[in-house]
Amino acid sequence: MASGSYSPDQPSKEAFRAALAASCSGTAFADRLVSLGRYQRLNKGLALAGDADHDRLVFLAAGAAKLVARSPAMLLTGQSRAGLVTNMQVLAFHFAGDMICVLREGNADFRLIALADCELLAFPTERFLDTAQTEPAVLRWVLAHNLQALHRSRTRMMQMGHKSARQRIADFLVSMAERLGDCSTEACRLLLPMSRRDIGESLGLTIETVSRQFTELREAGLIATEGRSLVQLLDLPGLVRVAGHVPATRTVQLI
Amino acid sequence: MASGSYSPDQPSKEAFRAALAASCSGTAFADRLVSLGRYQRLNKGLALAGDADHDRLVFLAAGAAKLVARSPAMLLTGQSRAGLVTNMQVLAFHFAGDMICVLREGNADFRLIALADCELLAFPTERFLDTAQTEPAVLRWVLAHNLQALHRSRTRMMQMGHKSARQRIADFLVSMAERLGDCSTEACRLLLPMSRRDIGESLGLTIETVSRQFTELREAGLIATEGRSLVQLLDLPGLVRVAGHVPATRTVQLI
DNA sequence: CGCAGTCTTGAGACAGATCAACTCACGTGG
DNA sequence: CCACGTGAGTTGATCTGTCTCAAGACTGCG
Repeated sequence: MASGSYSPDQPSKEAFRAALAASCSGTAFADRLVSLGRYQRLNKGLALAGDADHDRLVFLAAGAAKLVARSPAMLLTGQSRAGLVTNMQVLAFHFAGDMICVLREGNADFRLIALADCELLAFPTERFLDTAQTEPAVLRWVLAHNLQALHRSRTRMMQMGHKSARQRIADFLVSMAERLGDCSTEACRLLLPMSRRDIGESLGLTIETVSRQFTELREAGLIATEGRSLVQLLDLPGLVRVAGHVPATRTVQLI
Repeated sequence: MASGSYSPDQPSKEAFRAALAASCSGTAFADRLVSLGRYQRLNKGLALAGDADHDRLVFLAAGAAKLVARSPAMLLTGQSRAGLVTNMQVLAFHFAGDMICVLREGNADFRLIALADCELLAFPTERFLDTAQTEPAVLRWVLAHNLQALHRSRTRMMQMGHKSARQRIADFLVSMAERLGDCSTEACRLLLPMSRRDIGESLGLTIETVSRQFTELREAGLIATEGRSLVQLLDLPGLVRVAGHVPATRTVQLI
């Protein structure tokens, strides 16, 4: 903090200011908010240390992460070999620029786990909001992010409700393409930071089923895969069609 | 609005002020917010008219409602006998005092449908927030409601991910008991405003499966039913145990 | 190069969906 | 007030998609 020493957290704080500035002005104010946050690097595979007492807002400046939860029932077993035994539920994937709400460890405990090396700023929700009071645009910014998260969560719920494994995977790929946004209309390449297991746990499927669906989509010519994490979406409209298409029911033709 | 004419919307506006007052002071300000809202009665079974252009915040003053979505794929078929054909997804149930976020009709269209006769105040989100800017406590109140909704949505997602039909129904009953709150620790009576179909659509189960699970819970002595909508929870701890219990997997004993 | 962990593929089992009667609750009108 | 009919709910038989279990193949790291 003193004189000319190198400060690795600067780029992250800059990213935060930039994201904030997009929706509200006042750079001096942004500095005050930034000072509330704690900069943190989070290497691939590691979890953000939990907090039993306070909700936290986490700004993901760089990298990719998953928000997971494990239900209390599993906790009984998890003492020793937690990693292998517990079946987690992935609640959401997050990427650079996201503002994430990590609730305090209550009934279920939520954790943010890095899928790739991350840089983030963690704020205690209460204090952040207290400070933001004076600049309502910031509150709206947080609210907007929350609405977004709610919307995604609900869309996901719709999937889990009525959709088949095939549809879920197709929909997952389409929505990842939208969020990572490195493709326009033509064949686009996705570098998925999450494992098959993560995908399965986010969609309520087993790893085997995920794998089978990838294979079948490949055989149908809708996607191509290369290595573990590279997926090419060869036919985006086709995937959209598969994703939305009603299963095998004869719901379809009734005039 | 003029002199002494009876104004049926008064009690609802009163309820709104009360809810607002719980988290922030300033009654004069509450009046200004109230004036933005449109009072509306919504009879059982009817849907709140959709809005293609604006998100809306809806304060449910009295009654019970479900927030549903139907995926765009179904819309193709729904022209004529929409009610019977489309399989909807119930995203959430809401009760008196809830502040609900109804997103504009975009890809999927969301609708708020009354389960019982409702009284509500509908606000255009943008204008509501614009006005609320000056009173940040209100923004926080909305944010808090949103966080609550997000949390519930995610908890629900966890269910849909890994839980069996039995667990989902038990969990549903427990959470309804919590929200309707008309029981302490002993046997409590729930008057469910929603049909078996609604329950099924919210949990991702068919109506038949819901029915079977109710029967089995009854035979297990955990609940008692009377008529269509009255359910007695005879053994709340038992239901909690069933709801959280890991299925048949041998995830359990590994020291 | 070899090892560990991820991913793929196959065979069998089971929970829940689907289809098809049937029964019952509840509001209506005689 | 009770018979009646309609839609909600229940129950049973069967079918199917996904999970489970069990090998095997491939990636990517040390």
